[in-house]
Amino acid sequence: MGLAKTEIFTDSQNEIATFAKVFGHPARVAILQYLFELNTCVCGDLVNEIGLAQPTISQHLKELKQLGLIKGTIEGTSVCYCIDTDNWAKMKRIMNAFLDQDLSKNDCC
Amino acid sequence: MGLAKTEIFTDSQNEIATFAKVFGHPARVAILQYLFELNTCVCGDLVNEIGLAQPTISQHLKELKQLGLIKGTIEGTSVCYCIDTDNWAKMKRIMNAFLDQDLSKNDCC
DNA sequence: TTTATTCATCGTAATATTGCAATATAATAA
DNA sequence: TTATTATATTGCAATATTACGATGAATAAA
Repeated sequence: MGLAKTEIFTDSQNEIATFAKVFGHPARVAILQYLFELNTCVCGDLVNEIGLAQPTISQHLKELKQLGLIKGTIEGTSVCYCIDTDNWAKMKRIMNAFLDQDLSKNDCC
Repeated sequence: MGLAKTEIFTDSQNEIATFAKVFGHPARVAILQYLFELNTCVCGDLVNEIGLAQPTISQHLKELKQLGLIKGTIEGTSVCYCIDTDNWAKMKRIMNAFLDQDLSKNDCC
């Protein structure tokens, strides 16, 4: 089917999966790491930095933007993309709550 | 194409994406949360707990096992699945290094 | 041995994802 | 106005993912 049955899971579970999914492609990981390194940046830099075609980068940027993790401001003919620090912090709290589950009582096997 | 160009990214970027990808489905999030809650568990419990067919759960468990995040020990006709705490801790370090990137210098927009 | 029980695997249909060429759009420069 | 530059969108081919029925394999119970 290729279609996840999201309706049978909690909002929290779906939210974690949605954030994780966007990190589930190395191009988006690379884009985010590059944005963290720089203060200023444009899409064109990313096309040169990462070896993917311009439409492909644009598509990955769109997905990151839809989740609110990055924001883009138009500057002339180019677009300045950067991390949305507030939303990044919110996402981090959600992901950490999932990753930091208690390991101590897990000793059955 | 549906095929990620992993060869143009670093091992670290691919590793992060691989871990993130496995968390990118709510069923696998739900399975892991359930395994964290319990000390003992079998696949059958998961089929009842989560509303997916037994082959589907088995498939998701396989993906988690391939990444080393869970391990399963055969107990008679059933299988006891649980978190692999060592590998979970390793994964957490890798994901946290990615999530905890420095936000302070990011102030261009 | 026969019969359940439990889980894994196979095969397959439906849908999603990835990547890019071609093209559109929008702002600036000449 | 007419380029030029930078990014977005469209359309599509190749591949991946999700879900599940059918079936297989292994153990336990009768």
